[in-house]
Amino acid sequence: MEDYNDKQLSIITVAERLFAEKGFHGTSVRDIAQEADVNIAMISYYFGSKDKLLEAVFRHRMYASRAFINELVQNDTMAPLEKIYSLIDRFINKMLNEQNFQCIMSREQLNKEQSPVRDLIWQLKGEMLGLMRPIVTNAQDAGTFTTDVDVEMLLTTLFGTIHQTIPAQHVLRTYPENAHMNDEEFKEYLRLRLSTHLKKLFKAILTHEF
Amino acid sequence: MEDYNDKQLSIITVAERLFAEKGFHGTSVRDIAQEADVNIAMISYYFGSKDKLLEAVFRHRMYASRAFINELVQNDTMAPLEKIYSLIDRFINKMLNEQNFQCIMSREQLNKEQSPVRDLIWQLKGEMLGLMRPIVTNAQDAGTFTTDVDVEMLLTTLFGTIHQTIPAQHVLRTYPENAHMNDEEFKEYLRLRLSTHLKKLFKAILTHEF
DNA sequence: TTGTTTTAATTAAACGTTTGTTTAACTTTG
DNA sequence: CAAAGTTAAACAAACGTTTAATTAAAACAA
Repeated sequence: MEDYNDKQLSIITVAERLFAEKGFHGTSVRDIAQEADVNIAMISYYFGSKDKLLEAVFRHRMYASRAFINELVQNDTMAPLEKIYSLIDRFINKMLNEQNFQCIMSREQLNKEQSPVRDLIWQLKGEMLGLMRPIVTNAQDAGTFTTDVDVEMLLTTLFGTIHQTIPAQHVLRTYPENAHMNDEEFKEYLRLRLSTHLKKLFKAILTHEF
Repeated sequence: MEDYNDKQLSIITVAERLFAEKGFHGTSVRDIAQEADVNIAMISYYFGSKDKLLEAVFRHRMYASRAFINELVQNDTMAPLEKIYSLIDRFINKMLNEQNFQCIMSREQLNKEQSPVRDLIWQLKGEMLGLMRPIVTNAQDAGTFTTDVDVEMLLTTLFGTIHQTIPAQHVLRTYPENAHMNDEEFKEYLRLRLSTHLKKLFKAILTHEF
């Protein structure tokens, strides 16, 4: 698994970008072939079909997501809130670094009919929850965090806020006060704003006594 | 404006559902015509094109959204936090009652190329922000709310959390602990869970001293 | 009311493209 | 020489849209 040659990787990369920009059905295999500079037939030859190509795009990023989960620091000297902060920053970085993939996820999770891709999405979300829940519950048992918090909804808030911010970028970019920034500065500005907001939010609800 | 006959309304309603379920490009005009029980040509006849039909679906719901904004209670005897609570509940109700439209919004806001529909979305979001900001800033001036809160991001969190919850329903529904509920009970359970979570979240960040 | 004319609604069929996929011939590689 | 890679061309199916013919409704004059 995961041993793609240059041409295959080029197809996957271009497909990811186009699927993100115009949606799966809004992108034709001819679009992909042209931008990846390969013959149309190569897509079927390497991936079997357009649907299988989408699956390949997914599984490609999924490996990175699995790695992300596994390399979680098990540093027990860290305070619970610091762990949460670290988790938030890692989520933000990951999502801002793979915006195209996150766009596809946002789209595909809306499909009502079951599909391999849809199953993969919710499987991944379940794994992310398994990452966050023990941190919270351990801190709750230790009396550091408040007990009446819905961890599943908290993760939904984390994902939702970041996923909403991704498409909002193009609007924020047009604000006159952001006009002076170049792409790198703007990305950093966005990262900081998201990070600050989410950390405040999580600190408030996790440590605020009602 | 907004004076559609039964057949036109039927087309709009069916189109809204199918666009939400399978996406704009994933839905053919033949699908829509068949489910709405009209001839294919009637879609072009009434709306001009498939794109214009999507616009019609949008403008149709947009009127309701504008009405939603305007009928905001200007009750000044309400405490700021109560106003926020009321706003949250109204957002949740609105979004759960027009899930198909919210699905389409989630999808269409991801499109990178500018379009009339995309413009309408961000225009609407701006208006929602104009609804929430004065409540917060007034309470900040009065010393009731903390001052270091990013209102724009807070609205992003509100939208994002609800928008993430909509597709999550199908997964939640399969949980064994939710199997006993009928559709109405489940919808109420969802509404309550969202409401409780978001109110706690907003109260914590708006009143918690750092 | 009547018959007539104009407008709107509705239809099946056809339009020209574009779609995803396959074929069969060809080139490169090992 | 065999296997893998690559290509232009062709494939049938589906796409959004239009056409031309027909029916229904509305408007109007007698």
